[in-house]
Amino acid sequence: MLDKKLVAATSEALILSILQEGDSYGYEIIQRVSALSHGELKWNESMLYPVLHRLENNGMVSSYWQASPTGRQRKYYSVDEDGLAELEEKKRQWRIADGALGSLWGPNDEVHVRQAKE
Amino acid sequence: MLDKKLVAATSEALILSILQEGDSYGYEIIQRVSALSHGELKWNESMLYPVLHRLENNGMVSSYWQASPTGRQRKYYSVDEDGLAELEEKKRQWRIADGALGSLWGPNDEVHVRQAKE
DNA sequence: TTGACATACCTCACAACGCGATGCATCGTG
DNA sequence: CACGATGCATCGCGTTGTGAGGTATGTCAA
Repeated sequence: MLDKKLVAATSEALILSILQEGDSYGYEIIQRVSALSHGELKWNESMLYPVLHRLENNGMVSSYWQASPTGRQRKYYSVDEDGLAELEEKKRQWRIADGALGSLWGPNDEVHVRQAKE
Repeated sequence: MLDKKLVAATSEALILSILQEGDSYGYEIIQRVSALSHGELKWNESMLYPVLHRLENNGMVSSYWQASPTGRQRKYYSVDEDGLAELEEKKRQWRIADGALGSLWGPNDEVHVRQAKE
């Protein structure tokens, strides 16, 4: 399992990225994340739903109910414009953090070298 | 400024990595982090010291007082064996998270190819 | 029919943690 | 002497993951 804090730091970015590929709903997102991390990230509903609601309250995503082929009701989410902007900002921040760690870890062979200044 | 959650997720790994390069003390660590992130991470003492104390209580690092050339007392920290093991674990987790995000963001070859921001 | 299990949504209570505010002390410099 | 830089530390607030709990519907085999 991943550390709690790392989960917190990646949850919104993961959700927004997944929704960017197409609308989805809670249960599916959980499984998608599990697959993406090769089973290392096991999200549970009690962390996902609050995040989803928070994103919605902040205008990052919108939701709508729609029935699945089996008849079950699902609450689908889609990214809004603000959500996409937020995602870009999160990507930027992730790269900064990754760069800082990378410069301490790797023998920075061609990878993290770029002095991305401008 | 980086998001609070991302700060939380990287603080211990950054500290352990910095200490791995040589013993250091609070004030210096804060500046080192700022430099590593090109000024994007502005840690303050009220987040660093609790983390340092936590790491010490958990047996990850040890501390000792030593006077600086100017005479001021400094509390130096050094990594313990458990701290190094913990660092390795944190590296592993970071790579998993980075891998998951990477597979959603970029073509995962070339590592984060900085696709020219148009 | 019954029971187990996957699917699908949600909330509450608790603990952990960043961080602004605050405090104390020393050193160098003008 | 005043002031900023250095150097350590704690308190209280708000945010957040998460175990535990709740509700409801679909499939499938016994």
